[in-house]
Amino acid sequence: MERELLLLGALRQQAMHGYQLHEFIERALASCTDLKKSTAYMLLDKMAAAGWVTQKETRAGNRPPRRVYRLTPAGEAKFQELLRANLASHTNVRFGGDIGLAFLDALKPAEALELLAQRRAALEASFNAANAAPAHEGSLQFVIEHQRRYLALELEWLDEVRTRLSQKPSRAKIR
Amino acid sequence: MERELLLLGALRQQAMHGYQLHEFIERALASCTDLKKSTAYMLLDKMAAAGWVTQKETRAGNRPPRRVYRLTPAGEAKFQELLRANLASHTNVRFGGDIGLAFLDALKPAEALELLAQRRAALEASFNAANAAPAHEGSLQFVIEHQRRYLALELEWLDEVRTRLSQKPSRAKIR
DNA sequence: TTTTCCATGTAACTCGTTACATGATTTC
DNA sequence: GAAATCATGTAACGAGTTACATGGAAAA
Repeated sequence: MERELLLLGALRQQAMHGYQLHEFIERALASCTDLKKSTAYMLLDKMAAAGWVTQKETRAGNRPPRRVYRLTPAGEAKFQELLRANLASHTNVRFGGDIGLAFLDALKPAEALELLAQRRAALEASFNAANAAPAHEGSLQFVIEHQRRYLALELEWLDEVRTRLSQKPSRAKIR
Repeated sequence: MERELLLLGALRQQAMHGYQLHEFIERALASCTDLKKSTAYMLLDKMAAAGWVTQKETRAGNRPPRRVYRLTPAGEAKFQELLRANLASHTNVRFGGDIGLAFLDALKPAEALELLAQRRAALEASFNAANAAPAHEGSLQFVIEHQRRYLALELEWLDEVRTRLSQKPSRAKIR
């Protein structure tokens, strides 16, 4: 229901059509979710069927018509419910990148260090992007700041792993 | 391919049957992935079909027969390939919990604080569990330490959010 | 003796992705 | 005139989950 919360929350601030909504989410909330266009359209349809939003077709000139979605009272109620559930709970994040770390001793330290240097470059790019992001209004800002903190930690951690690897290359098991 | 890497890496250290494998992953690597039993069996079948592992049926007494999986040279090669790819890249994590944060100003600060207190309790439980985990051998230890660092940061961050909320309740928008 | 653990699977289903299709409009 | 952007969708597919089914062994 996370995606639904996201869509409802966005629509709550302003009625939008699917394309617009998708863009907004991609820009401001990419760190929370990864919502494809078709998925957004599909969810909006479902939410309309559930009575959480209403569709209103508008057309500007000869362009393809836009379906503008607006929250209903039922949608607002659902939003409140989902928001409370989300805030009250903590869902553990899965670190897929740790799978590699778990088997780090399968490689010679030198090679592991080289690969981790590549990972660091990618991580640093994300970090820089997060720090370059413009300020957002209201509590949206929390999302950005959280991301910054998190990425800073990841950099720190990665550097520590690399240090440990390079300091004790003699101990490392080579299989 | 993360799950495949995980299974190959585990089997590489020791040939195991599905049940055993699933248990091992649940214990040592729960923070990396969330692998259901049926999914594990399914993946093992596929990996056997791909020639990465061999199955060998063994039975102890009258118990249900065990299918012990063992890495083939092709499986080892695949493992090396997947490991390198994993280590060299950084995949961004999605913070589903941030969706709630993004819409925090939809609630009165008092209520938001109460909900976040619940979230903190859940988070703290995870944190304590991570700190209580026994040490693992080799680079598996990295996984645990990373998890500890991460959860410590999350606690810190959550407390800061709560502090900010309680310090400036007058500014908060109530809709 | 009832429950839990060991050990494996199958079948239905859901969720979401991918790839494709359309067509006007703006930008290069 | 070509390419990118705006704007929406559909249909096929796939990965993974859920629920179910089996049955012996150990533990309570």
